[in-house]
Amino acid sequence: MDKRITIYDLAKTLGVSAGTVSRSLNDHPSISRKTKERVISIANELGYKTNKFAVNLSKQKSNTIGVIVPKLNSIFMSTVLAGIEKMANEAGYNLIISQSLESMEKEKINAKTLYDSGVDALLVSLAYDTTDFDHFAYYIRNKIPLIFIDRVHNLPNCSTIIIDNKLAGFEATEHLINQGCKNLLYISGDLRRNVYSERFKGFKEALAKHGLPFDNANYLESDLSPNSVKHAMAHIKDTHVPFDGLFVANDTFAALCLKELKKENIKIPEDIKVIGFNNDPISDLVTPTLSTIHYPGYELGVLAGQSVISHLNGGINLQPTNAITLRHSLIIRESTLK
Amino acid sequence: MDKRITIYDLAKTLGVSAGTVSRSLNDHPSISRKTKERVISIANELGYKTNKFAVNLSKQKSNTIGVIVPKLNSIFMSTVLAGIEKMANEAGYNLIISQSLESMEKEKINAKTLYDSGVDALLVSLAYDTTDFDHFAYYIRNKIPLIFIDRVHNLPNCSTIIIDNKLAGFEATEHLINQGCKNLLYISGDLRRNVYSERFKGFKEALAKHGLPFDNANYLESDLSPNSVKHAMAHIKDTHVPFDGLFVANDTFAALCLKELKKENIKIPEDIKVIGFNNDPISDLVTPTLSTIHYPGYELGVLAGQSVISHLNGGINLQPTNAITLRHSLIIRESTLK
DNA sequence: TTGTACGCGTTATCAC
DNA sequence: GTGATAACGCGTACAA
Repeated sequence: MDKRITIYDLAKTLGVSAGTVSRSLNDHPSISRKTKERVISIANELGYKTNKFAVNLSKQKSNTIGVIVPKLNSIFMSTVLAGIEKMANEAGYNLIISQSLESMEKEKINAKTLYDSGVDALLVSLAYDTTDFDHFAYYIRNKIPLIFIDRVHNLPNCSTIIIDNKLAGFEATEHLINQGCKNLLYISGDLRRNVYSERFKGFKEALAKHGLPFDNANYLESDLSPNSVKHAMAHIKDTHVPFDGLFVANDTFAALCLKELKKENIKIPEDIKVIGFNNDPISDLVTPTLSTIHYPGYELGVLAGQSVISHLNGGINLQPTNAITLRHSLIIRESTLK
Repeated sequence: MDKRITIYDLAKTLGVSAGTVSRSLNDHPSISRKTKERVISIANELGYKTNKFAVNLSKQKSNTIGVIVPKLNSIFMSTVLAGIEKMANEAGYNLIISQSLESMEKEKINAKTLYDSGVDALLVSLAYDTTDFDHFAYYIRNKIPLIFIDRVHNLPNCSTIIIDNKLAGFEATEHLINQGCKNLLYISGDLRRNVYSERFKGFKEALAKHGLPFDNANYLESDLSPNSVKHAMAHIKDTHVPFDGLFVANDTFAALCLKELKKENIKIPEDIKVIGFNNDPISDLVTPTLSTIHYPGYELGVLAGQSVISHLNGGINLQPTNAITLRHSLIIRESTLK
């Protein structure tokens, strides 16, 4: 390993003090242009590299942003991350990414680890089963920016970045109704998560608006994993009044359902119309193509990145940007044709 | 912000020296059990948190592993990352993830940034157009473990973790031939990347073995982005001898081709049989379901994680594990039925 | 078994 | 403009 060059080495070879070197390197106004040039030139010559560890210790800042997501291996989440990374990278921040694997326990551990490792800010999309939020208390108490994205929770002084899930759910449902559906099923994720509960509210509102009845059979909670498809199928076949419309909380699960329904010789959209959520690439590749709600994941990530960086570089607009809502849109494809 | 508790605070309240506190906290053998217990108890009481910045500076280690991937928003890559994260997290390492966006320039910048921020090791999957490797020289020179995954390059003292792409390409091709195909097209990514060039070798070997001719028309290079599908279609339609078999370098692009082919009223598998690569979830959801090569992304990530950690915790088996090859498998679905 | 004292590399606060 | 000198908080030889 090459011996590492420090500002002291530079100072010695230049015959100045370490302080002068440090200030020169940081372009401090109180240093003459001439000295700066000498320092920088010799620094390059000797291959000086600033030691981040020392800077971090001195400033008590790490220049890193922590991120906790439920799962890395989801196309939606990784798209969000791509947006965050782009912004963070451009602003000179590193991203420390960890996954809760949909478990509150792991989320707690991750939150603590990231806190301990000194992240300057934290972005979180909540796990499936998170019910208490004490693990974020450190952050709030120590004024470390904490921003929730997609799967959010309202905590004092924390921003949230989302879409209007209730409205989106309403629009998806109303679209099914407009296409002639009368007995709808909403296949949901865990209602403790805003994204699913809000969509559910929209679902019920649309039914109410159009005078359609709602009872428990019209709602099915699922973990939306591939293994749960058969459970959903059982529910669909068990009903006395056949469903003619399905609103599924994400495209991946909707695509799985599509496949099973076809296997059962149920025609889509003739027998049952189906709409998903997210506008994952898959929604346009299955047969029939899947109607869905476009959820701008990349833009969400970009905004989250921008937001956290603006908090960091100035501490401004912490209050005004308390909640950012992105625009979604209904995408109509074959699976809900009349 | 709460005033931060340091080992000096603990030392003062306990009436011992800071050194003793430090050693107690680190379970140093030379400290009496009694003292340790006292220290730990008061540490918890006062809410002591070790300052990672100081530890890092002192040890010149960051406890982080850097990762550079071409793109975050790919289901394959994010699956690999999920595996890496799992292992790193269990071993107490943080992951700093950045994306090259398929650009060597960005890859260089990322490599430097991660080096400067003091990662203890680096995992890399190469960008599309990376042709020189000087940006990894720091790592090698300073003996920072450097491991290539999936899209690899042979550098001295660097491990690689891959599958046998040549054999996989051979098997995919031979499968098409066994199903009766006589005029095959390999739709490839950039041949500078091992994964695509190796598969190409396998493709040609299979043709040779079965006495099928190969000329340039049997090969098409593409960037495998959605926009390039029409280009691929043009190539397919432009041929004088119609293709009856397609080997596509990844499932996503294969699925896009499938869709376009169907749009052109070309029957799959009757007119053209298609096989993809990776076994992305999508391959089992399109119609017809897509034959493919199973590429164990998650296991790849897990192995990469384990490998890097074993390098870090011991520096052992750096030589023996110079190249790890994972097992792949052929998955036969509807798109290549006879 | 414990204390002392210095190193880690940089930034910041005084002086001059 | 520049130079000392003290943080920053922890680990660790060396001493005791």
